[in-house]
Amino acid sequence: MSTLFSIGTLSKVTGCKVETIRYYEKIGLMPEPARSEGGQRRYQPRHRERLGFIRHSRELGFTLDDIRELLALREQHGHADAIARRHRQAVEQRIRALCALRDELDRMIEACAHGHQGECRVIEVLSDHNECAGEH
Amino acid sequence: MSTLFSIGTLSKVTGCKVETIRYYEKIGLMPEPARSEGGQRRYQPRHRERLGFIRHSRELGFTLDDIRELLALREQHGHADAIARRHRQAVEQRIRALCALRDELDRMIEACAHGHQGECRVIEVLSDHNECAGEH
DNA sequence: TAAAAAGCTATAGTGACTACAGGTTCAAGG
DNA sequence: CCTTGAACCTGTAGTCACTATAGCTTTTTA
Repeated sequence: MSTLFSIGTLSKVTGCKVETIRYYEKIGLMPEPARSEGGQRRYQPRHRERLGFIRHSRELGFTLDDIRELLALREQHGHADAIARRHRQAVEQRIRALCALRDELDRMIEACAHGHQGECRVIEVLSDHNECAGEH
Repeated sequence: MSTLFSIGTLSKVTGCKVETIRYYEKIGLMPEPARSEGGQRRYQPRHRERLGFIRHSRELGFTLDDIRELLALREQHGHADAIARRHRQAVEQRIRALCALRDELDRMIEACAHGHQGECRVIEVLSDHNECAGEH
């Protein structure tokens, strides 16, 4: 027996900070584990698994609310592709916005480089919204 | 005289919410404007300009701390391209991360679509980090 | 002049943690 | 067995950039 491990060990094996694990417990994302006689948390492999799932989902950019849903679906062997698709949509949009932003920053930096006698036009561009090409 | 305008008007012309304007004042990003006899804020064109600058910078993804720096540079006619370059770098990185994420979501969704008899593999993929191609 | 709209302050909430203070428990070395 | 230091505990406050609410007062409009 005794496959039990401490919060520090769980932290190491999952790469999730100790404080974050306690936070997940507080908000009900992780179940309350058993405690040692002295009151310290003692985890089982199932906790490791669940936290791995949460962490991986977070890496993929799902919100904690999404993850709550995903965890519920997991328990009921439900279909999660709707959530994944919705999330994919959001990610795509964010990429497009960031690309537009990058292009505008490039234009700013370019304008600076070609300013005569080392003048920097970044400030000017920021001051005048009309100088932007973007759709924001 | 009296080019003075209320916070609501400033909000309309800049597209920045009233609460946000008051917030910017509280954190020292916007100067305290004059007040009417009854104590309401009365703004001048220079406030409009400054808030426009802040708003445009925010749209480009600069943090409020960046903007504080940019505003200081503007006052001293300094060169802001270093900040812009640094920010561009960060944006580029974020784009790359999101593209990797999008690709992985695609793989997940694909795996779901081709699961036999409508099985959804999204949950499985989320459960098992080894199934990921990404470098995260 | 009265009612509606806009403004005021102060405080709390958001998401997803992170950091701290001040104490307790555990594991390893002597 | 005992001591020491690392790890753990709870509870609270801070982060970023706002947003929302409550309960007022002032200004504008009909």
